[in-house]
Amino acid sequence: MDDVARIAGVSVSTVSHVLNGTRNVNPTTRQRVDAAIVEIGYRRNVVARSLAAGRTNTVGLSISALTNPYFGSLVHAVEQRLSEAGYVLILGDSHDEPTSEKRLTGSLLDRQVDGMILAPAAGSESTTIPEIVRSGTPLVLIDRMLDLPCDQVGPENDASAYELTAHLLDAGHRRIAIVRGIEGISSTTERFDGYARALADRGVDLDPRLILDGRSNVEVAEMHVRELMSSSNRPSALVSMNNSMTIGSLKAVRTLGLSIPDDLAFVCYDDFEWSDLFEPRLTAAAQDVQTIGRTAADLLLNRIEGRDDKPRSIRVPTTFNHRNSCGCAATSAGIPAAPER
Amino acid sequence: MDDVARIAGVSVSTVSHVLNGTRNVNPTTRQRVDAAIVEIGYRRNVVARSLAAGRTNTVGLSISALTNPYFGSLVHAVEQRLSEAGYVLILGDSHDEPTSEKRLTGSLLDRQVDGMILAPAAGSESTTIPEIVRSGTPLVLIDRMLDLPCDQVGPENDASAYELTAHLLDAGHRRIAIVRGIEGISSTTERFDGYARALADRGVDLDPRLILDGRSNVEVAEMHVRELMSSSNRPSALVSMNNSMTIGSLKAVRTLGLSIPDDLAFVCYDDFEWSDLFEPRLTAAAQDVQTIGRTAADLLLNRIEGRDDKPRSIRVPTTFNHRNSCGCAATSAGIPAAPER
DNA sequence: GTGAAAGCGCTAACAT
DNA sequence: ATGTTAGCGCTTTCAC
Repeated sequence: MDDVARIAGVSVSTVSHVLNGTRNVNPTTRQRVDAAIVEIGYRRNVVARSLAAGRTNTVGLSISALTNPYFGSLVHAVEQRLSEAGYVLILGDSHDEPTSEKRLTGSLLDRQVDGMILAPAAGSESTTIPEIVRSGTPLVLIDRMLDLPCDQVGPENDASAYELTAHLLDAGHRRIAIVRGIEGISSTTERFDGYARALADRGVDLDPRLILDGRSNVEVAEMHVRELMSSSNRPSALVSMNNSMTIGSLKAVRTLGLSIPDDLAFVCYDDFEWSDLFEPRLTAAAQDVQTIGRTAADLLLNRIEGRDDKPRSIRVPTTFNHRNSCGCAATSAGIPAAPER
Repeated sequence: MDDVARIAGVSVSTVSHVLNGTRNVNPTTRQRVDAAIVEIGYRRNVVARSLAAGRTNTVGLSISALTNPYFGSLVHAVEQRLSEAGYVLILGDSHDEPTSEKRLTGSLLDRQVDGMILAPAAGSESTTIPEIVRSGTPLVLIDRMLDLPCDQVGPENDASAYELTAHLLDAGHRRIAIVRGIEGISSTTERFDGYARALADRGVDLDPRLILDGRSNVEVAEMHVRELMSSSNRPSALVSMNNSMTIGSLKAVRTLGLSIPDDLAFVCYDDFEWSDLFEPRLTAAAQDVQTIGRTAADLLLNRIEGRDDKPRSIRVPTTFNHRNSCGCAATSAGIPAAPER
């Protein structure tokens, strides 16, 4: 910057101000500075700038499982909003494990991120979140809600799970199994609650043998579903509570040579862009990932910019996509194939 | 750090050295420092550290389309390797557009990233790459190869596309259409070359009407395939050259009420974790995304650490997954369904 | 084994 | 409209 100033015959302060547009500069002067910048191919050093200004224009994002296409889309939505606002994204994967989550968020704090978006692992509230809060770094929780005075955005879980389950009940099913996700996070609990409530409302008792812990994992879900479906205890319907476990469940069913919906009615939480291409086509509750990601970024930017409202907790509604894996009357009666979205 | 030093009764210099393990410190002293750190809840400021040390321990990754699940996995593999090595990932999406790519990489350079991984958009070699090279920042290209003296990692394209096409030819097809990707990037060109070479080797002429420009996009591919398949010019087989276009193609075929492989034999470049669940199950060339990502990170780390070897260009082989969308004899003769992987 | 001090490249308050 | 300058919080050389 010194060099630019010398060549342009001005002070570094002026150079800084033309660079940042932070005060009026005589057009002629500005041109001289711009010319000097081009001449020596000067690039600003954002690290030095951050140190001096006390802001990094950087946001940290801690995601729990980057391999899940759901989180891929989430990252995309967040990144897009942030980059529009002039922020840059530092991305890390917590593997849904409190210790690596803590290491990650700690490193983000050390890097002086202006804010942080976190898909909290089970147990976060006692380990990593307090540390973040103590640092004063603006924080928004995403995907999993916690009982904390903190901005958070997540999908509607309970009502959607209720709807999925009720749909099966209305089609006459009484033995409805569930594959639920990772223990200890709100999405698992809430979706399970929706399932249980739907059963209760129809006077169907919870059967513990029909509750499978799929741990949000393809292989685990596959194993449990295979086991259940080859036992004498076969349910007539199954609801899977996230996309990974849906894949596992479908693999299990296929391996056993069973057919959906003839041998088993199936519905799931989480949709796929290519759900229409699966066989069977999946009846699913679709999250609005785009909105969730965008909203999280917006909340965070507000917080960073210091609008000090009270913490907001936002639920984004899901869409019920009725296709034919549920095997219900409405479908078999002839709803046409592959409604384009 | 001053505070820590004062409380521990040492100099900042000593504090710095215990923090970084950069020189021998008397165990007693070290303990006093550690205690002081805990006492005041000190966190190192990595921004200041970066400025002073001239390293940021940061790597930039510019991806062309985060929504594509392929790139999601790639990001995951890269992030994993980097975090093991103590680096942090700054992620951006170029939308496969040279101008936003240049803005992104510029911002990464300003932020003094220690290195950069780039999935170059078409036209990068004349705009953004020279700028990066000029800055002296270590660079590795990923997914798309360029004729440049620069580390790069990508999948085997030509041979795999050849194999896919040859497979259809061997099954007796002569009118084989192709949906190719974004113009101007090596993966598109090389995969097309493989296709063309296979046809040539069997004495089949290229038919321009069977060459569809899907632009690596679901909707574009869908439109072109629908058009072609409803014309009088229908091919007997189709090869799709990436995952997005595969989805588009399958949607088109389904919309027309046609069936694969009966009405159209189908093979594709890029596999899905859930390919077995599609109907039809896809015969596909699967990239080893994990290896590609890990290799890119390794090359970059080598470069950053200053091992100044000559640039390496690495091709990662694909796996041919034979399922039943190709409708070839081997399959119809009775290869069992859903081979688990 | 430890400390003093000179930067790293900027921003912004204060002057003019 | 522009310039001077004191930091921002560290690392690292040099000295002891």
